[in-house]
Amino acid sequence: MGRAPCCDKTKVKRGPWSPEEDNILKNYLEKNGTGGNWISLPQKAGLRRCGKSCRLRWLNYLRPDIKHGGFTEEEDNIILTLYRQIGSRWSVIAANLPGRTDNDVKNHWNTKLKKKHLAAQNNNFLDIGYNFTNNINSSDLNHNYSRNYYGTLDYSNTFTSHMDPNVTNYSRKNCDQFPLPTLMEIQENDATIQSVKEDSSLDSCQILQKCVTFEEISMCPSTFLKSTSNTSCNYMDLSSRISSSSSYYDDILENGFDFQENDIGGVDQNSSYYNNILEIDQLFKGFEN
DNA sequence: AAAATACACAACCGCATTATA
DNA sequence: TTATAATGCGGTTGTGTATTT
Repeated sequence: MGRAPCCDKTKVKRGPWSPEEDNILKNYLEKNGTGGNWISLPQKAGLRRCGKSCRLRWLNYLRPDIKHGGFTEEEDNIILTLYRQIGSRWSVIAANLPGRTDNDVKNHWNTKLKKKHLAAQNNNFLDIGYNFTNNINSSDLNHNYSRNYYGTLDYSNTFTSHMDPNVTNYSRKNCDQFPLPTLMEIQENDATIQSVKEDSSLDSCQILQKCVTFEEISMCPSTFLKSTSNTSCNYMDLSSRISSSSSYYDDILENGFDFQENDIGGVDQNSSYYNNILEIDQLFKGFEN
């Protein structure tokens, strides 16, 4: 026993709409509106169509503010980014694209973007790590903590974390007074902030900016570590990071990063800095695989 | 040139949610 | 409060056109 049909299918026309039908529906709606009831509308307008069919035709095609075809690259990136975040919630995605309908976005996804998405998943995603450092008062180490984040940066510069959001391993005391941004906050900011800059007036928890493009990082993915502080945010060149704490940089360049504890001799093993190096090591191992 | 295949997008279907009596 | 109707949504199919075989 199935669901009762919304209308008698033997009495309504189905399939593509003719220009005449479009005109009748358009004229009727422009004059009278929907009257709050799509089901009774076709009869009132003089159309041999199901109410659902009328609604769909109006919303997806006849409505005056609709854009057809020709998705821009910017629109593509919005769709790809949102898809990665929320999946196939087409109406939500379409709401972010003025003039686009959910049906349009869905069709565009199925015919064009799905392939791009899958190709990116298979080949082009860039696994990176970045370090979040809160130097609210650098003279007071109790208020200075950091953590690395790992995830995937895609073609539209969306960062998707690979870390367990329930795990915290802050390396400094009192970090609860200055909570790290949630992974979701980082992801959201990451996806939207496009420009580069230092802004010392902002707290580090709010700053997540890019200073290199995806293409630039792609050229040399294993060179960059993203870093933020209360005064800056950038993708750090790991070479400068490592050379500032060890004399083994040349070896690293030649042989890859193979972490040895004495590489960072003298560095407090309880420090966030020490942990950063450990995590960089892990990151490199990730790239090698 | 004809048939087969691929593509784009319009339209439909049925379930979930929301509104209404 | 509840039953029912209307609407919204996303998966899927249908249809016309373009491209390839």
